[in-house]
Amino acid sequence: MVRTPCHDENGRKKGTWTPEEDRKLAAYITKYGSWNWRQLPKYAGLARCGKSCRLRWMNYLRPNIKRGNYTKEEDEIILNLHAQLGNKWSTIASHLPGRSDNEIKNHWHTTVKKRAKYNSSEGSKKCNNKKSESDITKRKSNVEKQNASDDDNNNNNTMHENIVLENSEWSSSEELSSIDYQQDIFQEELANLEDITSGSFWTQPFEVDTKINFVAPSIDYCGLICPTSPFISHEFLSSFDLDHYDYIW
DNA sequence: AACATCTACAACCGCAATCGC
DNA sequence: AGCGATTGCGGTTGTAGATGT
Repeated sequence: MVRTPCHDENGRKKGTWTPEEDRKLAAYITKYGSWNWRQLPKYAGLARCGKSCRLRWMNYLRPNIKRGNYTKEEDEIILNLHAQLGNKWSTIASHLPGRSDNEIKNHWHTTVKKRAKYNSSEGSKKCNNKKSESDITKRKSNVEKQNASDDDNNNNNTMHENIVLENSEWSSSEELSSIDYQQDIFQEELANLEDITSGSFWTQPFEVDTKINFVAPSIDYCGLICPTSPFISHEFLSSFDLDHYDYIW
């Protein structure tokens, strides 16, 4: 399902992301933001190109990203918007919070497109489409199985709060309240960031760059090389006990 | 059981758009 | 205005796992 890891001519890694790489990327961006995708992998200690890091973050690691099954409503929205806009995946994605353009594109090609065809032919090809519909159901149950498996494996790669909170490994109330606290701070800081950037931090991560003078990168207490970030408070950073992520991930 | 085929989706690639100098 | 650097988007590919024969 995923590409096997390999290296390009510059020695940069390609292919599947490992949990360790995910951890490094998420930890870095959580702390310092995506101040420059091209430089970011170097400072985050990743042997990846910036493009790959951006894609991984946007499609998989970003907070609040939804994984798994699409609801009927989401399918309808995709169908309608695609009918209006065509293959404007990023525009369509902006109407579906938590879904990335890449994910929607994949979902369209594998599932929704078949439904659209089915609808347009008004059942004249019902026999042919019966297989597709059953395939969809089958695949959906596979995704569910996969998700369950991910949970059992103590949480795959994401930092999604719900996934963390739903994880069976997190059993004690102290652990849960600690996460709640961190998530609260995270949400609060996120809101602050959005105020600063007068829009979406995640979609316009560089808007603040023009207002900020970055200092030379330095090595911080958890081993990440980074510029200081003037828009993320020390309290916020401290709230993410990054060593703790070894436990979470 | 073994092999072939199909499906879903993560990731890559190329190009257009945008930005900063 | 021109140019290089960077980001964002959409098309495409590669492959693990499921299913069929």
